[in-house]
Amino acid sequence: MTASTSPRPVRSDRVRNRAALLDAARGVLRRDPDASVDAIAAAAGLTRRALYGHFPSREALVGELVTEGARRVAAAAAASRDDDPVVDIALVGRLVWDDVEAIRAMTLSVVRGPLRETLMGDPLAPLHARLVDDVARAAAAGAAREDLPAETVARMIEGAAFTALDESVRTPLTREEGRRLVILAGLGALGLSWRQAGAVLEAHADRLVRDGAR
Amino acid sequence: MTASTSPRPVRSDRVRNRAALLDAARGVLRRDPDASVDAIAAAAGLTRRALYGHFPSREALVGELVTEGARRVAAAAAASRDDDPVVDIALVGRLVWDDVEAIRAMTLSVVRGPLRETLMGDPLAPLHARLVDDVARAAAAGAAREDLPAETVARMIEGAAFTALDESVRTPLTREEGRRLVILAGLGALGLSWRQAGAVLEAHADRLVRDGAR
DNA sequence: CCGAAGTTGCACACTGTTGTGCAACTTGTT
DNA sequence: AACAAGTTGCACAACAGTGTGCAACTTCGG
Repeated sequence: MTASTSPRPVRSDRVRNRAALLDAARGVLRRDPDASVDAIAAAAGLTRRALYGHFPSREALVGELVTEGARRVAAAAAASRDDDPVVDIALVGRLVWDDVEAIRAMTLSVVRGPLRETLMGDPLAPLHARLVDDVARAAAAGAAREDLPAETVARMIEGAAFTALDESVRTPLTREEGRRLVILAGLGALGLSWRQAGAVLEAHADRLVRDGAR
Repeated sequence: MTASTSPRPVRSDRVRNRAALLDAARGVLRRDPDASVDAIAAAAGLTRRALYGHFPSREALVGELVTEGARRVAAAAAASRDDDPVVDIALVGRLVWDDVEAIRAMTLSVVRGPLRETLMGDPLAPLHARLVDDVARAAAAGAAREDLPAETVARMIEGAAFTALDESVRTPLTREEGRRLVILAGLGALGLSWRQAGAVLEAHADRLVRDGAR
């Protein structure tokens, strides 16, 4: 049964336009999380009406964005690890940066709203847990701050990362600069001095800021 | 001419209710910057219709909140200074914390929207400038990070402060705890290690975290 | 080139919100 | 008690956004 090759398989338009819509949504929602469907469709070079040919509702579109982004981040997170908790935190910083737009879009538009549980609940929770664990281990090893609970420190690191992402919207940064900023900000929140953070960065520059390393 | 004592001076209701509305707006808008006028009025124990007896429009209400908050912060900022840039940054952190709700409400609801210039333009710009100056001086003195431009560092500090404010919404903190968190986060972004930051905090605990010092 | 998939442009109903008008009521002040 | 200020509850218009229906058009693919 060659059911896969139906009379009309899939039109190339559809795929391209759908991708364009998701791209446009990422870009538009990053600046205005409450942007209208119309604005998104226009940014994709389509009509509002056409958008509804791809997604049944605004919520479905955003949901797609969110779960897709979460999947990418989760996959990347699972792929790269390090035994040294400090390096591991830096590593998380890098992979977060590499999915800036996905993350940004999802946090801003989903933080409040019915989709929140969908996102923060499943796909990102393990990442947060990993961060908390890293912080606790680093503190136990004397490599991180001990003056605040690990939970709080983890959230400060996450906040620092978001601030770095915001900064990237303001002043355009290269991929390397962005990665550096996110990592330095995170390690600063962890309690390292800027020289210590810089040392970590240089010591693992190949994995933390250079491209190509799969 | 005793024009001040007109036949009907001012009714005590009016003043109290107006204050209640502003308070309610602060509280409600902190959680949902897009909260409706109805929600605000209800939180104040009044009707939507009554609110319009105090403020001509939603924008006027928010504007009042914003300018009032900005004035308070600006006044507090002008009142407390320190020659040591590091201590000065910590000082800014403290005063920001003490006006959490005002700041929070204004940033969230005004960051995007027509009032943005009103706020970020005038009253808060000097605070940002002061921060940038502090960062530059601290870096020149070898007391702060030199790996990032002062502008960027200043924004990272501001971001760290906001993250700390967010954390306070999640887990209730006492006034002192909140002040400590904001200051530690800011100094971390500045490039200090957590022990250095803690040392600064302890050395100036009287002005940075204790109450009562006018 | 022909047919179907996809898009456009319009119209429409529905919802939530803002802001106003007005009569009836309650509350503060003298 | 009496008057006015303030509030309520309702009705209303205006606006922006979402989601749908449908006919005409354009584009893709065999």
